[in-house]
Amino acid sequence: MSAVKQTVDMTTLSRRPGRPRGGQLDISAEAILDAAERAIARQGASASIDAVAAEAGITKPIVYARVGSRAELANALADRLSLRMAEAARRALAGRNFTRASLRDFIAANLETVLDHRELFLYVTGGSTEQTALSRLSLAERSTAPLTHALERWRTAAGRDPEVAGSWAYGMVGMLQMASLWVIDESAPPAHEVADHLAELLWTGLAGRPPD
Amino acid sequence: MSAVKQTVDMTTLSRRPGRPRGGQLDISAEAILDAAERAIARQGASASIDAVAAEAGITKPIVYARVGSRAELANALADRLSLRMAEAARRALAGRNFTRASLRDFIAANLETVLDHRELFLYVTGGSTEQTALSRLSLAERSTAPLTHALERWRTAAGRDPEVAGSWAYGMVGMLQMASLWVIDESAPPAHEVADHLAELLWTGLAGRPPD
DNA sequence: GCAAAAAAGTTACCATGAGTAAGAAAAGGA
DNA sequence: TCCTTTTCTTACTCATGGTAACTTTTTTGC
Repeated sequence: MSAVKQTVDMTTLSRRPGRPRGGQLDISAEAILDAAERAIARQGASASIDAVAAEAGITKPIVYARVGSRAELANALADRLSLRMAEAARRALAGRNFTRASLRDFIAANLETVLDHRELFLYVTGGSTEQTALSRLSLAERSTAPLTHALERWRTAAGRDPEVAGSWAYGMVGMLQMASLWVIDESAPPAHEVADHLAELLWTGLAGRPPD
Repeated sequence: MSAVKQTVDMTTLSRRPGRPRGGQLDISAEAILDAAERAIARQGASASIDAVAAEAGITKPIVYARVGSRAELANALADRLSLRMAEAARRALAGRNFTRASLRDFIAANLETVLDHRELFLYVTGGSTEQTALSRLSLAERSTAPLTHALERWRTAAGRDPEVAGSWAYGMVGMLQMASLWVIDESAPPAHEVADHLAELLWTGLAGRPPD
């Protein structure tokens, strides 16, 4: 080890290891999630943790320190995605009554949001084997929880049994996820058509009579 | 195809490498899939290819030669699982008309089948990131394809637009998959209740009127 | 003021698992 | 008999999630 201080300036490109000057790195968990979204959008759903770290300009252990394991990263990204979906749905429904048309627009808003975040959706819904079950379910729960409550209120107000709300919420979210996958894969009709079909199914049901 | 076959020689537990005595190993792709199911049932959805090979009494490259990559293995297992689900559904519906009660039993039969093959379902639906999209979709297609045709016939017979069949099939399969995940996770009500709720949703729809 | 402790990074590593290349023994044909 | 082909096993490579070890700066106690 040289006793003489190094005069070469390595500041910008590659510092030697050690605590950074000026205290803590100014990179928050949110900034890492931003970087993760960019990395996933560019490299696809198979982007690695290293790729995320590189995109954020840091290294892997920092990702673990700030965000956690890969599953927790996917979880945090799922939060963001479902927030965006809820926001899009809110915009689509703003101030309207709950009708078949608004149900169709709710579904369409969800499908469009997924189309806008193709790879992110695949990253978030496509965990890796073992803990995927809980992971996929916890993603779903971000949507089912509020939906369950809404359905419970709606059923109660209509004087009907609210017990069905949970099953309906999980069922509808599963329906939306599969439809998203289908639409993303480009083997499906345009999103707005799929939305219209599903709205018919959910609104009037299989046994529904023609709308006259 | 060799004329001479032998059963797996379990006597020599650790043979040196080389061509086995007596021609080709008598282990078919089907036998490997059987072993894969056993390994997955025992070790869970995270069972490795090595574990599958060990369960079959062979080694990894044979799995690749007979069945293919992990994705193809999952695909073949998905075939088996959807066959079993279709069979259970057929038994539940045998000779009955299409009513809300038979729809409920159809859903229940599917949920019960998944419950009977918990880890296999997770293995098959939980691919790993990248090609998961196509994988999950191709699993779904095993169910959606016949369902689409059935719905098309049904709608046509009822004098209604059959265009909705594709969307409805994907939607219903997605609904079933998510409900299965929920039921598997044991945070859901009993399967028969969930089946009844979903049947109500699908049969009469959100806007459905009380059954008097 | 200054040495020791704490903090906060990076590098280098480990473990696992998918997929493949290389090598060994038996079978078959000249 | 000997060379070629077949068909396996062993042994490897490579990618990736996750962690340990090490290095530098800051902070704190005396």
